[in-house]
Amino acid sequence: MSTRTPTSGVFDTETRPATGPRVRNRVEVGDDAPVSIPDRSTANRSALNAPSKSGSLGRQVARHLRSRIMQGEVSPGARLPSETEIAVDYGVSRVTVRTAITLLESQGLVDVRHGSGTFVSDFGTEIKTGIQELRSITETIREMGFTPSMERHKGETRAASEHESKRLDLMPGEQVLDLQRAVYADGEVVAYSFDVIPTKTLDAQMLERMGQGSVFEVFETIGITPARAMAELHAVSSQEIAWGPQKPEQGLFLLLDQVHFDKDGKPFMYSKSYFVEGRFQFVILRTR
Amino acid sequence: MSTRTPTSGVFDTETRPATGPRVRNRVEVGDDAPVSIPDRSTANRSALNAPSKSGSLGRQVARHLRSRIMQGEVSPGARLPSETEIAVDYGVSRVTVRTAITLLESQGLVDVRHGSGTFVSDFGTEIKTGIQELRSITETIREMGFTPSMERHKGETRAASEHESKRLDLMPGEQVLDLQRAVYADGEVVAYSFDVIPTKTLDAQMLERMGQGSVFEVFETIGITPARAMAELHAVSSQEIAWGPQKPEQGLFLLLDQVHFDKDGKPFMYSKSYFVEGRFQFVILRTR
DNA sequence: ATGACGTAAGTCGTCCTACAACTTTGTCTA
DNA sequence: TAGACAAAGTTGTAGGACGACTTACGTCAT
Repeated sequence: MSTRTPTSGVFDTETRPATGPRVRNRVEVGDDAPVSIPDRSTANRSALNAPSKSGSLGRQVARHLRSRIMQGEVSPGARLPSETEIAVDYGVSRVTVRTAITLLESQGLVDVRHGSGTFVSDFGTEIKTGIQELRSITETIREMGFTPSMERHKGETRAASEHESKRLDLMPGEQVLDLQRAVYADGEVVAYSFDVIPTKTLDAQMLERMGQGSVFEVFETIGITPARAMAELHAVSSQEIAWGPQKPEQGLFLLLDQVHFDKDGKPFMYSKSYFVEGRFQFVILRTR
Repeated sequence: MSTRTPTSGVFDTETRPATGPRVRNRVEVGDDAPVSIPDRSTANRSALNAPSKSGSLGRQVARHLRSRIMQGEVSPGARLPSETEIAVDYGVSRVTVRTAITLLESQGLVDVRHGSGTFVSDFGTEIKTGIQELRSITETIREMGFTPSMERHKGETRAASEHESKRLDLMPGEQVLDLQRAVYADGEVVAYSFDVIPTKTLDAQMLERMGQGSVFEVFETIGITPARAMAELHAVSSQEIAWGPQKPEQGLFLLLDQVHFDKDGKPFMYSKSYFVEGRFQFVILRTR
C-alpha cells in the first residue's frame, strides 16, 4: 500500500512475491567463516550498538527488528527475510535471530509459519498503543504521532498512606513524593496522573526534576530501570479526579492502577493514571 | 513457604539452595546418546502427549511447564531446574527448552538471569486473571476458583449492522446470531456479554447449541480455534446495558470490545463484554 | 490445453556440540 | 578479617546438520 523507498535492503520484501522459493543470490554462511568470530563485516550489527545496547543480543535484535517493523519497513502481511538471511545481515547466529523472533511473535507482532516464513501480523502495527508494552504515557503519545506535554498540579512530600505502603513495600510513615499532573496530547487533556514515589532513594535535586519531564528519565539517571508493572484496570465515574479548564464534564475514566518494579523486582513507583474515556485508545492483543 | 510434597522430582527446587554450584549427580547428555534419537526413556516427554499435542514442541513444553508452575510446583521466587536438567527430563534438546522458557519469560511468568538461573516471577501466579491470555470468560472464572454459569437473555438471527460488518469482514446485510447473556460467578452477576456471530459458517443445530454453554466449545467442534483477539478497552456508564434482578445500580462497566480471529487470521466473532466494575479483577503484567 | 501429481527448493523446527559470559560459592592468602 | 582467586554451575551464542512442512514449478496423463 505504501510507496516508501526501501532503506537498507534487508526488508525489501514488498517487491517480491510473499512466499515460496525464490531464485536469488543467497549468502552462504559457514564456508569461509572462522571458528571464533570477533567481528564480521555486516550491515546491521553495528546498528545494534547505538540505542539498544542493553539486554542480550537476542533482545537487541528483537528491539531493532521491532522498530523497523513499526516504522513500516515491511507492510502488514508481508514476509520477513528468512532467519538465515537476517542472521547473516546482523552478523549473529540463527539461534539469536530465533530468540528475537520468538519474542516478537509472543508480542503478536509477527506470525511464524513452519515451512513458509515469518510474516508481519496484520494488525501488528496497530499495537503501538498496546497496554502490555511497558512504556511511559508520554512515550506512547509520541509514538501515536501527537506531541505530549505535562502540567504539574501538585508536587509535595508527605507520609505514605497504609495502602501505598503496602503496595510500595515501605515501612509505615515513610515519606513519599505525591505528584499530580495532567497529561496533554497536542494540547488536549487525555489523562490525569497521580504518582507516588518513595523519597528515600532520591535527593532534593531529583525531587525537583521529577516534576518537569518524564519521571522515568529521572529514574534512568539514578540507575533505576523499569522492568515490569503490575496493573489493575477499573472503570471510574467521579468528579473528584480532574481539575482545570479542560475538566471533562461526564467524569468518566479508565483507571490504570499500577505498581512499577525495577529489574530486581523492587517496587519504585505507585501510580494511578485516569484516562479520559474516549480520548485514548487502549488496544490489547490477546494471544494463546 | 508451602509445605507441599514434591511430585515428580523435576521441580524439587525448594529443598535446595536457590543458586550456586551444587554437587549432585548430573546426567550427562550426548556421551552415549545416538546421533538420531527416535525415543528416549524420560519422565515427562510422555506427559506432553496428553492435553497439549498442538503446536511446536517448544510450545508444548511451555504449556506443560506453565501449568505446573501455576499449580504451585515451584514457589514464586524459587529457581527452576537448569535448562539442561529440564531438557533431559522432557527428553528434548536444550534449544527446545530455551524456546519454551523464552515464551514463559515474555508472558512474565518467569525471570531468566544470565549465569544464575531461571526463577518463577514473584507475581507470576497472580497473572491467572490476566487479560492478555486469550481465554473465555467462563474459563477465567473457573480458574479463579468460582463456578461460572450463564443465562441467555436473547438469541436471535438478524442482519449485521454496518459497524459489525466492518469488524467481521462481512458483506453488507449478512446474517448474524445476536447473543445476549448474563455471566455469573457463584450466582452473582459479573458481566453482560453481547456476542455477534456470522451464521454462514453454522447450521441450525450449531445455532441452537451456541446459546447454552461456552461458544468456544461449539466453535471447537467445527474446527475453528481461536488464535488471537484484538480488544479495545473502555469505561462505560449506562443504564441501558444490564437487565434482570441483579442489575447493578450505578451502571458502571469496564467494556472489553473485541474481535476474535482464528489461526488463519479470519474474524469469527465480535463481542462486547461489559464487566460490572468491582466484581472482576483485571490484571495486566506489563513488560518491556 | 488442462488438471493431477511428483519433485525440488526454500523455510522453520529440533538436535548436538562447543564455548563464551556471567554468577555464586568456597577457599586460600596476605 | 578482608580481599583475591579459583572452581563450578548456569544461561547466552555459535555453527553444523537434518527433519518437517510449505510452496512453486515442471512433467505427465487425460
